[in-house]
Amino acid sequence: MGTAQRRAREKSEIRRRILDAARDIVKREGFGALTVRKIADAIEYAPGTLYLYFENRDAIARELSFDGFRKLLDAFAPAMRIADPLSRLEATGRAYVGFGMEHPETYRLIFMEDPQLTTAVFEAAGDDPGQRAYHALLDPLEALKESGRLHRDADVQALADTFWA
Amino acid sequence: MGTAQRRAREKSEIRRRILDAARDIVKREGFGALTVRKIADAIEYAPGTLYLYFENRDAIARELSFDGFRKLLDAFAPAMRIADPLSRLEATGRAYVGFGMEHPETYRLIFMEDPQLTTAVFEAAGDDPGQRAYHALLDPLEALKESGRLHRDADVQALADTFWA
DNA sequence: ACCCATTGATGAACAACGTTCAGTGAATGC
DNA sequence: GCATTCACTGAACGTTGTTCATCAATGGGT
Repeated sequence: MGTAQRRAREKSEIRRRILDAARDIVKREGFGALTVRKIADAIEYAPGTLYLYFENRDAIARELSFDGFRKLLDAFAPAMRIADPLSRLEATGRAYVGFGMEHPETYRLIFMEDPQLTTAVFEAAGDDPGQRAYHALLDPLEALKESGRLHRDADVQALADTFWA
Repeated sequence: MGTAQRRAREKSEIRRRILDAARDIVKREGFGALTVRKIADAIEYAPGTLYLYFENRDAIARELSFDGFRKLLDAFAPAMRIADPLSRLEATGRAYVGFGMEHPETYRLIFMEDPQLTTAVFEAAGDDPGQRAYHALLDPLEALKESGRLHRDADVQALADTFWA
């Protein structure tokens, strides 16, 4: 009876442990040091076992990045409910900076360690968390532009990067 | 006598062939497929030989990226001589787009294939070509902002990314 | 209570990678 | 003509991601 449920619980439990171990490694040694064998070591499993839970190494990295974006999106949530575009932008920017201050490791994880994924966000189709977080910043700027309050040639993504740089 | 000069000439000739072969591979198969062995194959040398001309694989990739940025900077040059910030910005943006249209392979090479280097540009110290190209876009926007013609919260790097996305 | 099928985990093996280095053979300078 | 320098080789090392035959245990069906 309950065995199927227990199995499912164990399965996702191990997935979680894999991701936790992977996150640890990335935070400590950077994305480049994220190795299948190193993760396996950390959770005391054989390397091959990870492939029962993830398609490949990239799938793990992607999941890690998505988790980070989800966190970022959560941080944006309150700001995004503001109606006025200008205030919304300011609040979002503030949330952005705040997030960077409060979770520096996650911040690094998302934006500095795996550029492949960061740029993938800008091209990605669909509604992954990265895409949504990106639009959280983009959207109010475009609203401002359309309402004529921003110069027509003004650029939209720069705020984020200026803050961040 | 002249043998030393001939040697130097041959040496840089081979460097050039390595970079050409590398560029070909990146354009055809992407940065991920840029392999020391593949370059060596293309120029019909042994893998180890490349290490007589470059410190390592990354040095080759970096050089490739720098070359691309140099090209981009050349494309910016005329626009950057314009005094008025607004016109300068517009011309620079136009040059940027034009560059993307005219040299799509180089464009991809710089901005889409090796995100590691692309983001490195934003942090890099010193005056490498990438840094300078970046400032070519940033500078007029900041000038605009300071002169009060752009909204105080307006963002600076977004133009580039909007174009490019 | 037994058996067998399903399942999770293993770890050896493979191909490809970057990088190193003892050796080779030809060109160079005396 | 000889010794030395030089570019080059290619085998080798360690590490990577990934696969797969094998094993052990677990859990239902009889």
